[in-house]
Amino acid sequence: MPELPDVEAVISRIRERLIGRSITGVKVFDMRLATPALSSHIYGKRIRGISRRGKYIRLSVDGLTLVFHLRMTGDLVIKNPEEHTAKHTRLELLLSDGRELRFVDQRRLGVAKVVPDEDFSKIPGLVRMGPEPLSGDFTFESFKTRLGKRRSTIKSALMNQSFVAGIGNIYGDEILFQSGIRPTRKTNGLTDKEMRTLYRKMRYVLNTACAHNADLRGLRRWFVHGRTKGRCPKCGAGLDRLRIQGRYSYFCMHCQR
DNA sequence: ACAATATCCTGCGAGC
DNA sequence: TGCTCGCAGGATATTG
Repeated sequence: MPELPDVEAVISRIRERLIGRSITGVKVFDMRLATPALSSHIYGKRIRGISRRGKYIRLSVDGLTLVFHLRMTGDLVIKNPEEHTAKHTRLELLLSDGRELRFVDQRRLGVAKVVPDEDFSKIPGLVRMGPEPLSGDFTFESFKTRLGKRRSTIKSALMNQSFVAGIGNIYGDEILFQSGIRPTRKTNGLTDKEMRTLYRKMRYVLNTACAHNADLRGLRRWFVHGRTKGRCPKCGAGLDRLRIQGRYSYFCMHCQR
């Protein structure tokens, strides 16, 4: 599920049914999440807002912040009590309108914890979180400067949350494919033109995915990630695959330079 | 500074 | 059918 557009989609799917509701109960099914703060401190509090920073989700209740990170398999869903509870439900918040917010996470790598509002930006993954790629102050100039300071491969940089927030393995591949840049290229070896293309396509790919609520069924044919033995959507050549940072990168040797 | 590796988990499909 | 293996849209600590 969860890269920037997916996290956005989760938030917009549940936002309206959360804001203004109070938390009337907490059920912790995964004891690794059982902290006093989660079990009792948020009880009775009203939900004021839900937002995102990188792939982290911030649920604001009075004075406290519930932090979620979906990692590989996490999801947040709102259900009626009588609806079947998914096998991998780790946490359930009972809401004042009778519904339930459920944190489902098959692989249990996700995060759910409560911190005081002022500590949200201090949690380890957020201290060095890079700029939001879709925000207005993420300018080409700042992107270019940051690229020049690195020597890693461009794929590593895109997936590195302290370089830019919210991009993972899939969108990293799609951004590079649309940009015509190979994942193995060095950040500080890109031409000005390539950097501009990359900047533009990064925002284009993420914006497009967000506009479709990360439901990519209509766009899938333009994608390269995960197409083992697949063909390039542009030129038809066989796609290439190699490991970068322990993850598979998919790309077209012909269309990407 | 960066790359590679192991780790946290569970489930699925491929290949035998 | 049942087994093992590799792999999965992530982040982090450790080692080289």
